[in-house]
Amino acid sequence: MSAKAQKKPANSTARLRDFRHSLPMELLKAREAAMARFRPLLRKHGLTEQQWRVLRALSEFDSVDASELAARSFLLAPSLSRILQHLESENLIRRSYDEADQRRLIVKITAAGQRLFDQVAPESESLYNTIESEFGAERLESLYELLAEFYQVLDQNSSNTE
Amino acid sequence: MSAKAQKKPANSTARLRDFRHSLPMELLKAREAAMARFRPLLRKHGLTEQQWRVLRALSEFDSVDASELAARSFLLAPSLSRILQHLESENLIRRSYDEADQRRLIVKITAAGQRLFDQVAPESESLYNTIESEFGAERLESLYELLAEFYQVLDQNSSNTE
DNA sequence: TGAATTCAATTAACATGTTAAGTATACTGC
DNA sequence: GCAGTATACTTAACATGTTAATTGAATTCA
Repeated sequence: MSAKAQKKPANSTARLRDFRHSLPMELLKAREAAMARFRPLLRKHGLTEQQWRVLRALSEFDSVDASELAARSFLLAPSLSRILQHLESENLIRRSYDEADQRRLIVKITAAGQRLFDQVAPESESLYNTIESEFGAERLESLYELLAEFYQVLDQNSSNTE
Repeated sequence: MSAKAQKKPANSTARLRDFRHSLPMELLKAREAAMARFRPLLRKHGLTEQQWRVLRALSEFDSVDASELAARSFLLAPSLSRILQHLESENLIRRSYDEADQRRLIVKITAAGQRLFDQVAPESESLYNTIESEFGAERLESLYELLAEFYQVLDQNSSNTE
């Protein structure tokens, strides 16, 4: 008999709800299933998921400051700081400081960055459409709604927790 | 006028669907909203989210091999490898090799690890119940179902992609 | 049985996540 | 106008995510 997992007797420990119902992990699994579809494409173009989020946010604007960019790409400041340095070293973006407020970092996408974006975007869109047709547009829409409601509810009630 | 984000004219670039509909990011945001509730508790006990996932998986079993543990805690092998070294250095788990197959790593939770788990679990459960009551049990159940369906659909169709 | 292959886990290298500390600029009130 | 504070970003330190390479053990099969 081989060394497979051996279940404990149920009374030996305080039990949690079924491990299936770990919400953060279920969200993680769903996210990973989706990312597994996109990662090969991004990788092919030498981009990480986060770098792509930044380019995508930048492609919509002529000029954004770092705080705004962090919010839009849902990255923490330290991560964004490193990513921007990297992207600038590859000439995909340009950094400068706001004349009126030298604390603020202004970020712009370069022509090369825009070209890369224009190249990746349609392929990304295509993968997205595949997912949508596999899972079903209605169910996907329901999922979006539930997710949005979920983090709105949780964010709202967490400001006054401390 | 200050340097806020300046929207580009819409025809200057290939447009993606609205950035709101970036599925991986929406999943990430929901997950982050949930984790923000649990992280302070785990941190108070000196645990990361991933370390907690491992302890939680181990608390259900007398003995698991590393591959099984990786699947249950949804961690990649390299991450798990580092985490197990860390947890063993803190005497929360014990590692050994399977006699019948020396390649396999057998992992067991220690008494101290079990005590820590028993201490954190009820508090974690309590936070979970708070989330459930804020968001609503039915909506939460719907979310679980959609998430499960989502990654099942995507995982199934991705095996035969290459 | 022994070379080739497969398998399980680790190590390596680089990128990001997370929290805390640091740095420089801007603001505030006196 | 200057001390104190707040703001925006960066650095630092450590843990994990991700892919590739490596190591050692088991298996296959000629």
